[in-house]
Amino acid sequence: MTDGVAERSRPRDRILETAQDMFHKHGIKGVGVDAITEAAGTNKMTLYRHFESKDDLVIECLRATAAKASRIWDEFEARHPGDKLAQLHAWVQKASELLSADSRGCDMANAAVELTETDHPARRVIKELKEAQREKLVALCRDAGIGQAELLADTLSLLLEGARVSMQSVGAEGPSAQFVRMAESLIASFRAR
Amino acid sequence: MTDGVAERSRPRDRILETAQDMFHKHGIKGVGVDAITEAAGTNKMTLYRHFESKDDLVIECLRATAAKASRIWDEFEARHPGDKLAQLHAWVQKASELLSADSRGCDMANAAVELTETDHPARRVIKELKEAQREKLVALCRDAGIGQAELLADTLSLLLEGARVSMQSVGAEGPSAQFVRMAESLIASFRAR
DNA sequence: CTAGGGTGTTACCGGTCTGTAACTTTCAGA
DNA sequence: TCTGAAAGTTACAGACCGGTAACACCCTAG
Repeated sequence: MTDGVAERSRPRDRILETAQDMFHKHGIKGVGVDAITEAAGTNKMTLYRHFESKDDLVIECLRATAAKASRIWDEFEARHPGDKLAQLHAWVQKASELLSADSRGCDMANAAVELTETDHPARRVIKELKEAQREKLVALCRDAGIGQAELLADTLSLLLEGARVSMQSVGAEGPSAQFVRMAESLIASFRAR
Repeated sequence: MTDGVAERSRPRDRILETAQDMFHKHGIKGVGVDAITEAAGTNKMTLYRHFESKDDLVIECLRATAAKASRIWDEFEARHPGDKLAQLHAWVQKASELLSADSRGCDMANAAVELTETDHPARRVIKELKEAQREKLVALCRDAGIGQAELLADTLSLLLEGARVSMQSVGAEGPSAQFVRMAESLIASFRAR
């Protein structure tokens, strides 16, 4: 009920959406499949008809999350067509907005923290998706005309990742509050080189 | 057996040390009290005679971890007495060494990710300890003669936190590989202001 | 109207989890 | 040597977990 997302769509979609939301809020090990199916307005058997296992469901959720993030990047291109530097600033702005709106951080990073078994099937998916996101940010920095594009992209990545996890430890008033300021002055200093 | 740390000391100490190690490696929800006591060469009843609950044990482990970190800071002062700038560089160096030696990141941050209940007793302890660490780093930056000490300290914090979580998602060859370079050029640019 | 696939329901399996009760063993200090 | 506290042992309670079996239902495509 608390997490109910029971609009009338097909069970598989409802399960996927509900699971994403609940994994995000309560963690992967903090949510059982029974709770997911109940919140999705269906039942366990239907879940297991559409997903091989809970691990499989987790992986599909991560892919869905990454797809959502990808759509945000499309927005940048749509809003500032061809202007890569403006898109980079939009990335900073959007990251900051998401930080303010939600304090549970990045699903992929959180999953990596929770799923400690080195051979867990989700781990290679996490790595894949994170590497793809890194490539995107590096490309954006390079196309924005920045010399040391990889270094800037990696620094921005660490800052954002750090801000998201810091929020979960000390809250929004901690170091993460200065994210935009840090990111912008970083971009400025890279552009000046 | 795998995690056995069964030197002959008092059971409480063995439990605490073993639990720290196992929580760190496998996560909090990934380890049961039975496994801890077995690895510590004792039994469940003894654990519950020394700790009120698993949550209580978790809190004691976090405090022990913070105490260990505190001892590292004492090393900085011992090795570079009075020279705060040298201590700041030592901090960067040490952080990098710990990143290379261990890929499971910060126990407190990991615990914050795992323990999602907002009223979990460990959460206020995590916040306390993290805030104390922040104070220390701010003071170090200030005493090293840096103008915007808070901003530098917070930026370094986010970079390190990000590096630790990034290692868990994409491994040591990802963005975290550039941590020292990022931190040092950051310090240099703050000193130049 | 009918066949059949998608869905819902109920019950269950074997395992794991935190936490406790009751009892026995060990061992150091008086 | 005796005593008393700390530690070990065994068994268990009660809950929850992921996953499956068997069966009833509904609803749409032909």
